[in-house]
Amino acid sequence: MSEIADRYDPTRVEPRWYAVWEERGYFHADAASPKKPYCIVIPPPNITGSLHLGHALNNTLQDILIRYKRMDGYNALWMPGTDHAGIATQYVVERQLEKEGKTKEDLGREAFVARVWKWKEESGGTIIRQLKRLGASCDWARERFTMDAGLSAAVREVFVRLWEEGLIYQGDYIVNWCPRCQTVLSDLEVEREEQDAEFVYIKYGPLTLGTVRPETKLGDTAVAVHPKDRRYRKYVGKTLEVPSVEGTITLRVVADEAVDPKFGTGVIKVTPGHDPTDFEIGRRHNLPVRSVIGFDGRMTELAGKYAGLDRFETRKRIVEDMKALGLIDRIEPYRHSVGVCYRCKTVVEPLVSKQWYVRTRPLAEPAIKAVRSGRIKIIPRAWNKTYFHWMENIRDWAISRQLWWGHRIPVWYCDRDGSMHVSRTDLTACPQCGGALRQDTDVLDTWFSSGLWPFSTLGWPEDTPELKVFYPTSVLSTGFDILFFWVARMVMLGLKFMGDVPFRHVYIHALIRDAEGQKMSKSKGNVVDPLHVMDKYGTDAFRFTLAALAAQGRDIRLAEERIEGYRNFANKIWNAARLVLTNLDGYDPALARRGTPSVADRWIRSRLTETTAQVRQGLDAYRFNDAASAIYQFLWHEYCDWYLEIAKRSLYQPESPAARAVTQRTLVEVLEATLRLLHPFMPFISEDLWQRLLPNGAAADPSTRSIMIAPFPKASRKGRDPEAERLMAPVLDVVSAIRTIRSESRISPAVELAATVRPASPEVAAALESSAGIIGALARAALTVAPDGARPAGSAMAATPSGDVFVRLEGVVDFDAERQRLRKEVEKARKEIAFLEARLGRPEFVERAPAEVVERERTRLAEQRETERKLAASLAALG
RNA sequence: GGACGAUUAGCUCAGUCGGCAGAGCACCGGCCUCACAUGCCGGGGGUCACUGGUUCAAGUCCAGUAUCGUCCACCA
Repeated sequence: MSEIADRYDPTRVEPRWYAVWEERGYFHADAASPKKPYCIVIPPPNITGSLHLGHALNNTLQDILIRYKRMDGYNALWMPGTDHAGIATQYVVERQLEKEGKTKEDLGREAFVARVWKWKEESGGTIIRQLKRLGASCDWARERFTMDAGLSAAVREVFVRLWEEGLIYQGDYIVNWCPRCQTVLSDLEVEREEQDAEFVYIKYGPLTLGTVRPETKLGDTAVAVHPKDRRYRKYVGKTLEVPSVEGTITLRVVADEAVDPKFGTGVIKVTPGHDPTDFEIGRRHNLPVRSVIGFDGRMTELAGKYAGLDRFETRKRIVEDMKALGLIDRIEPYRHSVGVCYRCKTVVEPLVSKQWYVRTRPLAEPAIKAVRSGRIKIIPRAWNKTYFHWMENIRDWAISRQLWWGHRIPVWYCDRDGSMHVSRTDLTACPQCGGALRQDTDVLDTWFSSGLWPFSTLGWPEDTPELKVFYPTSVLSTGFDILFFWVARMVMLGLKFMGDVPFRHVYIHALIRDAEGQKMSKSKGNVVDPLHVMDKYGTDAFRFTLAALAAQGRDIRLAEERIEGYRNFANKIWNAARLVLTNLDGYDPALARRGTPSVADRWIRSRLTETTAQVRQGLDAYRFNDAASAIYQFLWHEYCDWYLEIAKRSLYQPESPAARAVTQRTLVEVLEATLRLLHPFMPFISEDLWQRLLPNGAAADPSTRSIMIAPFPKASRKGRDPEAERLMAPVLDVVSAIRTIRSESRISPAVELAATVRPASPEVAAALESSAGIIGALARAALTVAPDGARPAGSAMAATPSGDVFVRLEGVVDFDAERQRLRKEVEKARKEIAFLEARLGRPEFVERAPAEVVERERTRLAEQRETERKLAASLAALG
């Protein structure tokens, strides 16, 4: 305590505490605890991930909630873990192999998967270490991984049960295929990218139609027009002999609603094998599927002379060939969006293949009801609509992925008798004929396992105490970008397998953008690295910034100045504590308890109570910014700016040892409670300072060994002291008024002024009399309270709610500045009077507005008239 | 093509029940006052995007317009 630096240095404080907390087991939640449960499951970060701002924001908010609830007496569990992130992880390891000049096929499936596990063991923990750096108070003893044994068992159980209920099926469908990743992608995994293209008008016999994908012409099995399109009605049902690049082909003409008669020529080519719309048209009209592009992105044997050629190369070649044959009508430039793989940005190829699906309709209905009935509350509510829209239009979920890394589909095929077996356990021989089995080579979509996260992490399908205690969890916090990917699926699967919602609240936080409002992305190079921010400004400042910016329903633009501001705030807290700590010499709590608290002591405690209420309200409503700014405002602008300045008097020039002790007690106790309020936001500095305060304050009770497990302050009614607030207001008014006059009249801060106050009431007079010393110190003015006194000659004047303040100017200044100031004040008062007179002059207002509003306006008008009169008199007196 | 959101001080943004327009930063003036110059004191700065409507009263509610942004969608 003796050597406490005059600047807060996070690097000397932050590394110390996390290990202490973790070692003492404060993060651990015991299922056997009698306390009320509160549980958050972390959105499991990808093992390939490293902490980005989105993580930092989301996990800071979760940590604030969990620390708040833990301190507030809940059995608070923050369940951590990571996601195996199928495609992303496989991609990373493939890239590694590539550098070694190898492919995954060189290794073979088993060795490749082993290699990924090895990578996971070595590098997969990065994000966890970074979360710890952020201060995340997760129950690490419970850390799970979506591919560990327990969760894999849960995945199998869910798959088998869905299969048994007919909710999983296998089907030939057109899917989004990534030729690079060699796997199917769900609709959600396909991103849209604007691209320039050529819109090629091709002659199809008597018809002409436009396409941006001429290469798929080879897979055409029909042309289609709109049923009501008179222009083409005569062709519908006919078969056309069409000259093409490979001789003449035969195409049916079908009529289908999917065709937009106003777009292009109103005719489309139908390629069921390579276009989702065409696939549907093909189903409706029984058209054959002709797959001319293979899974490798090259043309198949069916493409004839183009076989083996890359799909984009074929596009160019076929256009040239058709030009040569005179089959091209015209080519127009065209801009459209193409689907690309979210992972590698390769253009996705729609292909027909056999995939596994989950039938989602039966699952979606209860999930819709859960939100509609309020059993799940989405915050902010605006997201309900998005949720409903998606759920009501949900499509079956393609769950198979042609990857090696992931949960392998628990289906075995017997080649001998052709049977198929879905099993919870690995099968080695056919249960029917004993023949050899092959397991399905596909793995499950990563979201299949993370969709079970809220209950699989708690031990399901075992019947564990954790499940009983912590399910349903309390809140899920996440960005809206994975509302469908993840949240919707957790709701569906939680309701299905647990019979209850997975969480009661879904808090959807804003998206962080850079200072220019751009989405941050590696390719744009505008990524702010949270680790760098923490190094530069400290973790606490960073966390507080995120909380302060976390207003609902908005994007967040992160500007560095803001972080700097909260770094300064941390420094302010540090120095406030330093002032307190260095003035505790001889502090005698017993003596303090016998003394009488001053109005200022009572006032600051009352303000603390109000602040506590605001912080609690803010956190309970997920209004993190409100909670943060309440603490900021109180600590800086009430505790530091006013109370500490007042306290200095009795510290430095004590009237009595008892008065000094009372002040010391208030200083310590208010700071101590404020640190507890602050702790969820700034865990490190709050702990460090709290520990320094301890020897003088708290007892040796085990619950006081760390702020982390100390109780969160309560805003009790008896903590409020309206009388103290009323008595303090005149002091603040008068000090501010004198300071304003000093500054505006350009009087040096060094000059001791003589101030006279004509108080607005006897109560104010008494309050000022008893606080004259404080006012004298804070305003550097000798105060006279003169209830009926005349305005002292040659003085500046300021009107306040508590009374009129006069400062003698003679000998300290020329009067010009004061005249100018008074004129401005008079002007302001007159404008206000005019406005109020107009309002009160309207009968409708007086008749219709609530009585208290009218009364308030009348009072204001009277006050303003009085003020104006006094100011004018003061101005006149100045000559 | 639909849906949603935004538009408030120079900048970034709060503003919950319709009732005196706010914060931080920036700016201007004054202070190195024995916690902190990462500080202290004081100050200026607003047609709440626009048009209309409802209301005694609108930043707030309703309708429309403009601009920006996001999400969804099978326009080849």
